[in-house]
Formats: sequence, C-alpha cells, structure tokens
Amino acid sequence: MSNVVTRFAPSPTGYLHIGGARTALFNWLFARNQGGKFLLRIEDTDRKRYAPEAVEAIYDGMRWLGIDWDEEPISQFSRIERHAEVARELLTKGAAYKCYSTKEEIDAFRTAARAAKRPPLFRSPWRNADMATAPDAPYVVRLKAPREGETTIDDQVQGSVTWKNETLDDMILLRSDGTPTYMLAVVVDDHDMEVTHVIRGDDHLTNAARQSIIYKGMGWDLPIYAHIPLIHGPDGAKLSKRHGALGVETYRDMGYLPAAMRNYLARLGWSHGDEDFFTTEQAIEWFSPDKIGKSPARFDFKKLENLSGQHIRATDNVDLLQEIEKFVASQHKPELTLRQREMFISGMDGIKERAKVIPELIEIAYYFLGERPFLPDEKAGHFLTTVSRGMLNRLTSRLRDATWTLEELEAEIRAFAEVEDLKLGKVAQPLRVALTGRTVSPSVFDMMVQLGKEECIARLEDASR
RNA sequence: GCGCCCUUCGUCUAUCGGUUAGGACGCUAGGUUUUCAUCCUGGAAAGAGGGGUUCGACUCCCCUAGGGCGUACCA
Repeated sequence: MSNVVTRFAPSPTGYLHIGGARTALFNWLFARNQGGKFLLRIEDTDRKRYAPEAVEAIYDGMRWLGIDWDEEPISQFSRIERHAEVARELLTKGAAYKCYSTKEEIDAFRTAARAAKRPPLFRSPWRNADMATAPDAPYVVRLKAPREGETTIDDQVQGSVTWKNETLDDMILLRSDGTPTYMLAVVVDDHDMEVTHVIRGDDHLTNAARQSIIYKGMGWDLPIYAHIPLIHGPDGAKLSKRHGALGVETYRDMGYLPAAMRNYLARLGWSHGDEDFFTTEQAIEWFSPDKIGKSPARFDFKKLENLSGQHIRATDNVDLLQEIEKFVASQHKPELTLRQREMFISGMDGIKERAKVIPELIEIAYYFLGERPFLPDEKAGHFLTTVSRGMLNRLTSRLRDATWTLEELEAEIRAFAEVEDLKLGKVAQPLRVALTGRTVSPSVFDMMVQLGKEECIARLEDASR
C-alpha cells in the first residue's frame, strides 16, 4: 500500500450533489489507482447549519455510486479541541493574534473601504497592538498573514498560481465563541489525517493560498493540491437546483446505472485519449490528476443517457437483474416474484438493448410483468381490426399444432404470411398487439418462445374476443 | 471594485509548434429489420477577437471581450 491519502470533505448542509459526487469520485479514483487510502470527513463545524439527515444522505449517495471509503468517517466537530490547541500554538508562535474588533467595527471598515474604492480586506487594529490594552471582552483569533511578498501554489491541475500577499487577509481561525472556522479546521484535519493529495473544487483555489500560510505557521508540509473546475448547468451558468445540481439520489430515481454515472462523471473534465465508454476498473487504472482539464464542463443528460444505455447492454444479465431489484427496492415497490426474476433472465437479451435507464427496462418487460388480458392501448387498438382479427384467428388455429421452438415458430408464421399473401410485418404487428397489447415490444418470435405455447394461445384468444 | 481561473464542432473532449484539427453524444441522410431499439455506412458542425514571437501557430506571450470562482465570526 502506498502512502497516498485522499479525502472527500463535504459539509452536511443538504444532499450529495453532482459536483460533490464528482469530486469524491476523482479522489477515490486516484486513491485506488495509487493503492492508497480514501477517507471521508464531515465538515460540520458550523452547528447552525448542521443537519444530521444530510450526513446520511451523503453516505447513501456515495454507497449508491459505489464509492467506498476507508476507515470511519471523521466528524470535524469532534475535533474542535484539537483545532483550538493549534490556534493557541499559532498564538504563542506569534503567527496569529487576538482581535477584539466587533462585528460593527468590521462592517464599518468594509463599507468605508468600498466607498473609498480600497480593497475591503479588513485590517485589524489589533494585529500589532499592545495586549496590555486588551479589553475583557470576547475576541477572535486571526492569522497574522504576511502583507508583503507573494504566495505561490503549485497545483496539479491549475499549474503554478501566484497571489500578492497584500490581497490575502488575516482570516479568522477561532470564532469569538471559541469554535474553529473551516480555514483552520481543514488544515489541521488534513495534516492530522496525513492527507497527501487534496483534490477539490476550484472554488477553493484562493483558500489554498490562505491555508498555506497556516501550514507555514505550524511548520507543516503542504499537501499536493489539485483544484478541479466546477460543473456548470446546461446553459453554462452556475449549477443550481433548477438544472442538474440535483442530489445523486435523483439520478438513482431516474434509473441510471451507477456504473454509467461513474463513467459519465469521470469523463466530465478528465480524459484518457479518446476513450468515452469505459468500466470503473479501467478508470481506476487510467486515472491521473494531470489529465484533468482546467475549463469547466456542462452537464449533458443526453450523453449520460447514451452511456447508461451502453452500460445496460454491456452488463451481464444476472448482474443487470440485481440492478433492477435494487432499483425496485429504492422505489419502495414490491419485490419481484421468483417467476418474474426467471422471466427477466430469459427475456433480458430482448429488453436490454431497448432501454437506456432501468425504468425503461421495466416498461419493456410489461409483456411478462403484466397479467392477462393484455388489452390493447390506444395506439395498439388500431391494429386489431375486423380483418386482422380474422387473420389472427386463422393463425391461432395453425399455432395450436405448432412445435414451440424459435425456428419452427418463425417458419410457421412466415409460411402463414405467404398463404395469406401478406408481408411478414402485416402479420407480426397485429400478433404483437394481441400478445402484449402494445405496438412496441421485443421480437414476437422471441417472446412467444419465452412465454410458452399455452400462454400465447390464451392471449390470442383474449384478443379475438 | 480587486484577486485568481477559464475560452477547440450545439455538448464532452483529443491535440502537448508542422494533422485534410481526431473521437464521442446529439442532429441528419441511408442500410439491416416483424414494431421499437440495437447495429452498420455517410453528412453537416470548432480553434472568441486583435496583436505579437517563429520559417511555421489551436498550441508560446500580450491586450480585448465573454464566462466562472473568491473576496464571511459559511464551508
């Protein structure tokens, strides 16, 4: 096992959305590629926004996606003592200071700065103040960030990025109630968890620079950063709940295969030459952070759908049945009967190439999932005219004596069409309607063999009435 | 406002100074076919704009435009 450690650190404010899922996937792919560890940490230091059920939603989403993590997930909140300890150490080292400025003073400062067209970065008067003058009042702990020189981050995706230190502020490490902020907590936790590679959204790029100052203050080594571009909605704007930023469980409910989801998400921003369709094993084998692109990608349902169809076709029938059963369970529908499971296996070849998502698989399986009589729906009804009923009656009589194999059936029906002086389609389509009540289905010959003679004759008799 | 990042077909992308700029999705014209789908064949479709550097730029540099992110006692 290598010493590579990656992590996914969501904040439990809602479901696991698609951007987070991709971040988790990239971290996971890299860890698995390297034979390292992939850890989970819940960023729950902000108790005002903490929602326990959101943590479960995140676990569920990860599990559905098939992204497994090593070791017990860590609650950041449980580590606040350690965070405070580091803050105190920074204080004694002179890398941080106590700031007694009130919220009102800070607001006033910023408003004035804006009015004067100066950067609204707060410059605390306590940065170099004599602590003897400190009031007996609540204070926050601020980082004493350098104001001269520059800070450079070498990023695996973004390359070398530099900021002038004057554009970075003295961020708050410990709130006035003594709880740690995200900035402090991530650094301390990533360090203590021995995280070697931080792969996260590029909305954190500036944070990397600010956080590096904390690392420096503590004399710790920086992890290797890879800031990946965010995913945009179909219209190019920021992903919102309106379009695409749905929780992963929404995609599960739509019936996409997890394997297809992993494939699609991996391909969004990452590439391995021209490969578009691949298995998760291949993605793990091929994954490399330096092949992640720098520009944001848009979410495209059409492509996801196509990939899902390809994965359905490529999935072994027994495994596919399992996916169907998992889906059925997730939708709180009654589980499949033994007979239905058998029919799925025997009919899978005919239905899997006609579906792109699991609900379509179930829809196409209607011809064996449903029960007699299979009354024709509106479109199908047009094929059951007086003339075609007569034709079907003559066919039914012949079929009573037929040998029920694919070859015999096909020969029999083709011969019948010839006798009736009809094209095969003119016989097959009414036959399909009589058998299923619908205009669309797998091959009639395949269905007849699968359904068996007795059932087929019964359905034909139903239709003749 | 300031800082940082981004910009190849409609979309996802390949290309790492020299290619008829390739693939995939979607679209489209056909073919196979008992419906639908699958499958097969063909087609339209791209380097944001302007300057440089170079024998030669999609590729390197600068500017402009457009977009994104950040600028919290949120994460």
